[in-house]
Amino acid sequence: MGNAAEKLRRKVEGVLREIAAEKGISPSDLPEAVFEKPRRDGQGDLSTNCAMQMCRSFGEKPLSLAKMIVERLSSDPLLEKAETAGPGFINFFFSPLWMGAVLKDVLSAEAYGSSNLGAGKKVQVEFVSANPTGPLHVGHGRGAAVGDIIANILSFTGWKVEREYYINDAGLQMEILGRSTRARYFELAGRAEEVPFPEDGYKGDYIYDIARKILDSEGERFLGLSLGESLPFFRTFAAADILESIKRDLNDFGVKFDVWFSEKSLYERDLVPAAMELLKERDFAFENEGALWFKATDFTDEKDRVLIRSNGVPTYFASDITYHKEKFDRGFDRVIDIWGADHHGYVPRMKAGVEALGRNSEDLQVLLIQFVNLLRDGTQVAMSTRSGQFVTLRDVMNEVGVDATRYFFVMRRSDSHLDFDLELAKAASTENPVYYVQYAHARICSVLREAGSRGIAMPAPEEVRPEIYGSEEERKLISRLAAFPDEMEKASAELAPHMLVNYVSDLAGEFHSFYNAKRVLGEEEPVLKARLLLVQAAGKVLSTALSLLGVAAPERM
RNA sequence: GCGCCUGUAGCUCAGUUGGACAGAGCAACGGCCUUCUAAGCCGUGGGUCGCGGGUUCGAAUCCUGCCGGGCGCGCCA
Repeated sequence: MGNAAEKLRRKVEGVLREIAAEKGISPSDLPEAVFEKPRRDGQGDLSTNCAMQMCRSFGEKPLSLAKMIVERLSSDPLLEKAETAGPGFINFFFSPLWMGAVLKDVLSAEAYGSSNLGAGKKVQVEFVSANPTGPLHVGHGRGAAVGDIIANILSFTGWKVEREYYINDAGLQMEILGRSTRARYFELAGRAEEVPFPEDGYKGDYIYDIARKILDSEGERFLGLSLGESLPFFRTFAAADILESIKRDLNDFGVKFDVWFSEKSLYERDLVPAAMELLKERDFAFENEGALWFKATDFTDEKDRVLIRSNGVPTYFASDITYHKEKFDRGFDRVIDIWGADHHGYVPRMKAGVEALGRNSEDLQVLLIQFVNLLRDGTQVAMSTRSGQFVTLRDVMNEVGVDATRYFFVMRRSDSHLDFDLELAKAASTENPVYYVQYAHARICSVLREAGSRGIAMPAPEEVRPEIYGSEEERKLISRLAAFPDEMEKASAELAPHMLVNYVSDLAGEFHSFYNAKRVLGEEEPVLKARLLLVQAAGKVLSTALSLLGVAAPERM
């Protein structure tokens, strides 16, 4: 598939090799050059710093090397012109021929912008993985959006992706959940004094809802049973009920998982002892004071860590090591965990664990999502699952809509804090940045629809007459379309969904500018056809990019 | 105390494998609809890139010391 930027890069590299050969320099010694969209207008469609990067190796001054390169490219038909600028940049201006090639690529490609960066290798993205002890809140929502979109981008760039949710359904918090539910059950039955609410229990109203369901379906039969007899039921019922609601929330948020992996299943399948055994064999685990320890100090940790407590109960860390062993046993080439930033201290330990299992620690990548700072009218909203005080993902979805919520969550780099003011998000709902992009798509559809109703046939891609695109607006729009494959590869390599947002918003901006400056319908034949093709190409890329974001591309607004 | 993230325009943030006079959106102000959707476009104003040193031909970007904000350092999960 043609990629205009890539074509140019290869040509420039060819010229550099030519010059290098003439000077007797080995091309493998050359530093890597950057090709990017220039920041300012008048600096062309693409620019490179390669002359500055390589001048030392060539024994030339930056500008004179740049001039040598430009001279050798000057007759290239894909270039309108190439010029040197500033300290030694080379700015390239697309020729009409090139613009035509870009449009043909966009219009005829099966999936323009996709690539084979991942070469079909298997990658697992594990995200959200919230404990089934309460509804998803906004912080989980950010993780869900980031994880889902990263998975989309990876798959678009040639990885074989699997999405996984890890359910922490073993351990102490399930116990507390069961006790909390049982206490509310007694309370609703009018016998609160018999079972006081646990001090560290989950106080949210949703526990009442679950208790009421149990009362409705099971009656009062648990009132006469002891804690030991009834707790397993409350625990299991509550966890299953909450997990169902989590699944519903995620589904409505447009996030679908391939695998829901239960922590409990690690124990049911008795996988923990085997993993511990492997660590012992590899000499990364030892026993001391009745407990099993992980030799974290062999890595970067300052302390060894407990795997199996002296009372025989495995720690969370033991579960996690087992879980990651299991992941790699399933044949993934690469595993990406998306965690809340509050777990950052745990990352080196987890990587150490992976290494101790005999994997390269780079096979596990942990992406930390910084907190969503939730504000209402400018003041911070305190959130904690235990206290029952939080704004749920469901609330936000209902208030501002799925599209805007997803878009908002990935607008910023994942590792920077995100301010989310509910009042602002609601108030801005008609001026939300997502509408800007969707509006561009609706306008495109409108032009094409109107063309149809006026009986204008859609031209074939082969009918592109690139010499028509003389205006600045058309040139800039085409050059954005040309950049799509490259931008997606960057977003994929850096696991940075916000780059996709920046791209799509830029593209929409270029389209709006074009739309306001140039008419399509009503123009005479060659111009009409050329602009219709351009509009169609823009619409195609816009809808591809929006679908990667999981945001609707409406035909009307 | 140690570690991770962070500090860029009034607000929210891009830009951080060093590069061209530091960018966008919102907010403010002024223009643009007899013609394809004005949820749009065009223009104006607005910045000691937290502060001080250092490296470099060149630093928002790298090093270092301070200052501010967030988070983490359990035989918790």
